[in-house]
Amino acid sequence: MNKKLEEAPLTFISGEIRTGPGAIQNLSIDCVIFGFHQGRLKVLCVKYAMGEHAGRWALPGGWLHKDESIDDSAARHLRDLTGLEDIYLEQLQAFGSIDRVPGQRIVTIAYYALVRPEDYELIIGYTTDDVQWRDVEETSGLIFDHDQILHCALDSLRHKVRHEPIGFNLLPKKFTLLQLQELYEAILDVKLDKPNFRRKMIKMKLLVPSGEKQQHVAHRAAELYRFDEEIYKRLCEQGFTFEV
Amino acid sequence: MNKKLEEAPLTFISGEIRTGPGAIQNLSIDCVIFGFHQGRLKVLCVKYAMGEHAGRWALPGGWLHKDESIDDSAARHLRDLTGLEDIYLEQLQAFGSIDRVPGQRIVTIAYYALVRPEDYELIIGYTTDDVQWRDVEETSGLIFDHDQILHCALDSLRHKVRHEPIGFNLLPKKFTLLQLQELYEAILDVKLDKPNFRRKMIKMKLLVPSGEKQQHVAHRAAELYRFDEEIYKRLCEQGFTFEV
DNA sequence: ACAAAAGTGTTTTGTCTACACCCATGC
DNA sequence: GCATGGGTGTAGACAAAACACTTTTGT
Repeated sequence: MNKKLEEAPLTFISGEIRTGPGAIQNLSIDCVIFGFHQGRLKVLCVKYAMGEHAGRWALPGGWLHKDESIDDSAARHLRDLTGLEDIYLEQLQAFGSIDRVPGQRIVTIAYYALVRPEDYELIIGYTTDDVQWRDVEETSGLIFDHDQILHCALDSLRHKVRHEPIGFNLLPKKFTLLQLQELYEAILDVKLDKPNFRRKMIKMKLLVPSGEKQQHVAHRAAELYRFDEEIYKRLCEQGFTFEV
Repeated sequence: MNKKLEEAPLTFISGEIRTGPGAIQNLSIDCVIFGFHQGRLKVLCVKYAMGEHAGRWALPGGWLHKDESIDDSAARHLRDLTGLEDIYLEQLQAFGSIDRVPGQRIVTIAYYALVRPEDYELIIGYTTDDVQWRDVEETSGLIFDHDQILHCALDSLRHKVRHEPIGFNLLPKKFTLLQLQELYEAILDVKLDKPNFRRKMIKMKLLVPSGEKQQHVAHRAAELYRFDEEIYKRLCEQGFTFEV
């Protein structure tokens, strides 16, 4: 773990960002990594230890290398930071104001990722100075234009989560309908009607009951569902569109 | 006009793309410029005159300069090619496969623009070897990954036009409801019911009658409407969302 | 008169919403 | 038994779809 963190995404030497070997000048990658924990939407942030910006929070990122595509680069940075592979990862957009990094001209390509709580438990407790899950609502004051990137990613997530079944990437593989509802309520910042939400989801046929139920709960145990990607693809071919 | 075309977006010298002065290495801008003409969705393409790729069609584009933001750069390229300012212009995304330009590593940031037929009449007849409006459906075989970029832009447009009132940017300032319907039918490739489409649009209150009517038509003259940006903003603040 | 498109009305069907209600389980 | 969440039922409001119909205008 520590080894990975030493490979800091951006290295500051007395205020200037130094590119590594194999890196492309002027081009970086930044990742907005969303998580969902205890009913709150979280984002993974890193804190720089050295240089002019020491102590300030930022989105994780790093240089684009010559021998990798931009998508591969984002996946590499995500893997280096979290150890996770096969994560939902999608390009947000490029950010390229002239002065987004003072004194240098760096265009960054931002990605956002959705990770499962069960997968990132390794680092959820890792609340040192270096890397931390932060509440999205309470995260501001990030370095450079990272506040703007985060805001943009959140907008995109809010929109996308309503029109595509990507929210499941933030939940455990098996989840209850209430968990799913709470996820939507957290992301969209709305209150939903339980019976109606339930019916809407069931009617779409995208969720298949796992046959298992919750264990050790102080109320009637709920059915655990999983999202079926194959069914979704098949329905899409028939003109189905996901809507929440 | 010819002067502008001489400032070719990308200059090929015996197969290699040469950057100009002030350009940033490895970073280019490409524009997908949509138009709507005679009921068909069009895209503006350019043909290279010299070099290895002579005779092949491409999306217009060029280098990102050091002293301009990526948004400004896209607007500059659009202006240089068409002479138009204040055009609807939005970033699509970055494209950065390793081998998208053979032998070189160039990441491009793609934009798409929507232009009014009344504005581009200057060049609609300009069907020389250099620049041409082409039918979107019949456009393929473009250089590099430009087919993919076009496809991606069309996907984005199809999605966006249903959830945001941007289609009006492809129509004259004043238009009839049937023109609007035909635009949606062309973009989404569907057939819509006239009475229902009409009511849906009217009910949204976004269109204001101009008081004028069509002239010299061989049937009952239709009311000409215009889209009101201010009303749209006001409605959005009240939680309104545009849907077609 | 006729063609062509403008524009209105109506019926049917389905979906969204709100809210009342019963069920299962652990304490 | 009671709190908690799981899960079902239902009536009314609302919106979408299908299509018949009337109006206006140039030829």
